[in-house]
Amino acid sequence: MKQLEQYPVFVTNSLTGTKEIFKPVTPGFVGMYVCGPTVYNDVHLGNVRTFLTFDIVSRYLRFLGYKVRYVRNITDVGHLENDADEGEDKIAKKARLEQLEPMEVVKHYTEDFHEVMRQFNILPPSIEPSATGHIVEQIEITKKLLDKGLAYESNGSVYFNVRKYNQKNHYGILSGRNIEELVESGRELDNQDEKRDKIDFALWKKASPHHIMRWPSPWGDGFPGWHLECTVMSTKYLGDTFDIHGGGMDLKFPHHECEIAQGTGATGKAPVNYWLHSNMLTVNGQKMSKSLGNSFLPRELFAGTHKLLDKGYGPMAVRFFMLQSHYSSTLDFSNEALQAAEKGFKKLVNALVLIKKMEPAPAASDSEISKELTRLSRECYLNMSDDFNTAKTLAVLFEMSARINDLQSGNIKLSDVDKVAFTEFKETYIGFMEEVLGLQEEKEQNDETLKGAINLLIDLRKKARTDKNFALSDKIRDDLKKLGIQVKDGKDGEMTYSFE
RNA sequence: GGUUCCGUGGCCGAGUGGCUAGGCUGAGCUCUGCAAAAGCUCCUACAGCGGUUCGAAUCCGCUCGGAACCUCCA
Repeated sequence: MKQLEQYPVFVTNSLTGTKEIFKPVTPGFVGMYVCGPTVYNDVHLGNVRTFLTFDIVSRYLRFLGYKVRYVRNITDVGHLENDADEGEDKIAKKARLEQLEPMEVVKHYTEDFHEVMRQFNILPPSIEPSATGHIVEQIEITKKLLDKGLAYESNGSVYFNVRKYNQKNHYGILSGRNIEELVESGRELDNQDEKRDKIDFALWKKASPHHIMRWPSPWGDGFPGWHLECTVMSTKYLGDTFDIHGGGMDLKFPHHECEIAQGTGATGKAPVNYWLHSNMLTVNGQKMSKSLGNSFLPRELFAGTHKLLDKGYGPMAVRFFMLQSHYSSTLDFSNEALQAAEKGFKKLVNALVLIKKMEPAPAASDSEISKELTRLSRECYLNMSDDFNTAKTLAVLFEMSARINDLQSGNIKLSDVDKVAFTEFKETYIGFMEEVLGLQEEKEQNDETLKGAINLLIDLRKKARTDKNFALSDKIRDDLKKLGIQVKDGKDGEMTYSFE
């Protein structure tokens, strides 16, 4: 609990547009909800960025000592292609096209999603509820809104009455709109007769005879509206008012706006204290999205098969690349930027491997270098506590890695470094790399058998060097290099290696 | 048309009213049997035009350029 009090966290709250000090509803505990994927298709890198952003948020809050309950849903029903009456559920459409049961589609893409999350070292949430598992609750809240007069039934469907809600609340509070503007700019849709007002949105939709995903309800067979599931699943597990709600910027309107309206309408309380929105991943300045057809799939990236890529990149290098920018900025995806990131990432990992093997000197020392190491350690916390600024934190980690290399090469002597300062430095570097930022060695580098074999070759090369058999020592070095293993000679004849 | 946001050195990208991140690339030096790695140094930028200020890339206004949202989207 020490760090939790020492480093107060500041977050940019989309609701107010300002950076605020973070105060959870219950001290020491955090409830966080993030809109998960609609599992009708492969997740692309833009989706990954959002889930990475909130992975960092939950990791860091936990690192500080908060107990975090992180809920991220799976949308497996209710997501319409558009808001018109004939809008088709995405899952159902995919199932029809591929001649599958809807749940087959859901299972396949859910597993694919989990696999991608695992590859990027994005930790699973505490609870991962699915919309189809909460139909009963969605019907209940719809009833509640009907009872309160904030919703109305129309031809077997139920709609949220935005104007009625807006009499006592502000619909548009999150996205900076008011309903007059929405009425003027809103697109005219066909078959609007069911709705009393075109700005109203569906809570429950009547299923047409050929619709495959359907559940019985007081209003006949149907299925829940998209916005409702998040309201139900967040408040069910986190309470009527919880701390953090996250998601991509593109969900701000209408999805999150509707969530606020539904939650506030049902309970009389604003559902969320801090709204956090992550910005888009772009390609040539344009948003990466499924509908624009410019999305990258993780497997295309790893294999380097995408037409915009020269080569493949490991998931950790990509993770590092994304963390170099702040989550609230757009990030442009390019071959050159990835290449630069890959090199930078290796630098940090090399230092990570080195410092894990270092032990502090036994004595205390108040040398300048001790003070610097202490300062660097503190900066990691300060930067992350400032709205999860991973870019600034990485800059500090690079400075730390330079000092680690100094310690390794002997430019700085371990005996000049205070034991307490060194221990804090070491724990901070390893902790921020692995636990907070989730950056680790690419997994293929962790093969003990391989490491043993390389160490054997290194021993042989050491012998060759002391014997001045440079032809042999160069051959070992060059041949290893061809295999992607780089040998580095230290000052005292010691050798280390790294994978390329 | 409405609502937001952005425009930083060769490239990518932080950031702040004065102390001027970081990575990649390039040049030089040190170390080295030669390399590599590493360390150090250099190339010092904030779209344009006005304004506020002792002082602005950072605040305000305008212009130009780009993006997101307003419709499914992370």
